[in-house]
Amino acid sequence: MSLASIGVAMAQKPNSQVLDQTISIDRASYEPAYAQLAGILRQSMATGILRPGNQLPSEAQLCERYDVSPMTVRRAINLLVDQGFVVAEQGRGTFVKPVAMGAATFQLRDLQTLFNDSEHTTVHVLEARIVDADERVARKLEISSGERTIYIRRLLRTDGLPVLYHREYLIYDPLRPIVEAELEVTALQRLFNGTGETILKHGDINLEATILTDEEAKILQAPQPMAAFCFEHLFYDFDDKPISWGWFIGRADCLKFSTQVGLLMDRKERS
Amino acid sequence: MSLASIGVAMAQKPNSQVLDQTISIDRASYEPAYAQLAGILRQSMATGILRPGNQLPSEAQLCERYDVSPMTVRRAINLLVDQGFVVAEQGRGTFVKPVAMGAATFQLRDLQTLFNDSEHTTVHVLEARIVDADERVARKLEISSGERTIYIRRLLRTDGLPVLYHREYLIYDPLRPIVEAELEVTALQRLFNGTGETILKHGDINLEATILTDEEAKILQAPQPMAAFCFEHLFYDFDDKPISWGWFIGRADCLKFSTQVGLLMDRKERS
DNA sequence: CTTGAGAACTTCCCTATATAAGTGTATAAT
DNA sequence: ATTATACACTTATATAGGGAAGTTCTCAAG
Repeated sequence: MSLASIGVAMAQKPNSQVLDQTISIDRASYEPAYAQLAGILRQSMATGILRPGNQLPSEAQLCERYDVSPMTVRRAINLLVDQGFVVAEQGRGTFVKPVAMGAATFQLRDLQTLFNDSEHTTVHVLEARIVDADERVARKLEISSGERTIYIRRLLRTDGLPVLYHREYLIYDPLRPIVEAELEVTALQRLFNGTGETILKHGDINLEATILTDEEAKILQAPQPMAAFCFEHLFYDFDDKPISWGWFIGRADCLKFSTQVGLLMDRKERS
Repeated sequence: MSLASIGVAMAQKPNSQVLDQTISIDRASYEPAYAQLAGILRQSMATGILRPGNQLPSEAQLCERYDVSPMTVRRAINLLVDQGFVVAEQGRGTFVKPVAMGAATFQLRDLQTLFNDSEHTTVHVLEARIVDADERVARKLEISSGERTIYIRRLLRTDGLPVLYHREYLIYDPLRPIVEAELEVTALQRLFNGTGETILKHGDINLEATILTDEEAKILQAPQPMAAFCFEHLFYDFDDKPISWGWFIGRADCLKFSTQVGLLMDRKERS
């Protein structure tokens, strides 16, 4: 404990090595100055010149060293703060964050590629009919038990192989008759990448791990027993009324989520 | 198609309702002007005054309406861009993004709470010994087959109930003898929330769904068959050499990941 | 009537500078 | 010895203005 704190105290002193580097800002480059500076600082962290717990050179020091205005330094540091690499404390300094496994985030975007290349992906509607809501569905969609809902079952295939099984209950709206075309690819595509007109305001999504039921295994052509990912989703419109509740189910051996923590050097600059 | 594009075209005209509101920036407030402005714009989106596809008022308009400088408006909009609510296109305008399910991110942070309240959480080391690396381990840790590694098996309990089973292979470093205390709670705590001194630079994490093996089910006191989440992790030091490879396995009925897409009104302002 | 080039305009983007506010330390008074 | 104060140093916020990129309109040539 005491040893560790001494180590940190030593490391907290501003490291001037970053300033002694010969590289500087290329004013002719298309890459803005603040982005270049952020890159230099990230490079310093990646190479170990700046380590977790270390204090970055002060804004004034960076201004003088790289001959840019304080506002430019400010943006560069804000960028790193937003990206979660450093923390800035007013009156104290800016420090490099340690990597934490808890900071890992898994993006559903990985699945999105599946929907986008319509070359290999096809959507087949297995079933689409109007059903009366049972108590479970009614509670989720905040309607009365027995009211009409649209029940849809879809199967997504890539190169003919089934990958995702989708079941969904939709609010039945007499003013908005179901267009047959809506049931095909487009609806799911729009749901995922948000293209086109949308009436969704927000949604809740749960990720669970399950074992395929007999029906699911049969539809997904999977041997049993087979582990699976299940994405439960509940979407709301602009009046905060639920309009859709359903699940995506996919075989675990076809789906995998990867992520990285710490420093990625090919980060897109934006702020 | 043509109908939809007409609808979008109409909606794309700058919506002046945002400007006609009576509310304005409170200069006496502790909340900075840019954050207030960002809040006002988000509120407009949440209430439906600004809808997906709509164009925000131009920066100049916002300047005049709320009597702030261009740079302040700039920061507010940058904030919304970073948070993924709007997209800015140079020369065209800034537009409200539609909600996309693909934008959903699941945070491992939810697990972190488990490690933090040491009141109810205990870590028990089931096994810790030095083993020779087999080919699979050697390839992952980028060492020669047969080299020494530290193999650790841990069990995490909350309120006495087993929730996570952890297996890990560590590079054996003669210079860094294994302290018994390191094997207990602290090591995992630091791994997750990044407190204290760390030698980790970055790591890759995979999330998979599996079915518990006999051994795992027995240790986690789970009935069979039981679905489970599996987090495979591979960590690197500052020389980009692997130092640790392992898995966390947890019962699916004890773990669930939730997230939201679209507008959350209690967002922390920062930039 | 159609088409293409160019100017004018609107839009977001970037930098420079000044001022405020918080933190820690050294110093002086009690 | 303890407390209060002044100062140096940090990040945070705001203002002003110039520049770059895209869109739209105009107008002349084919």
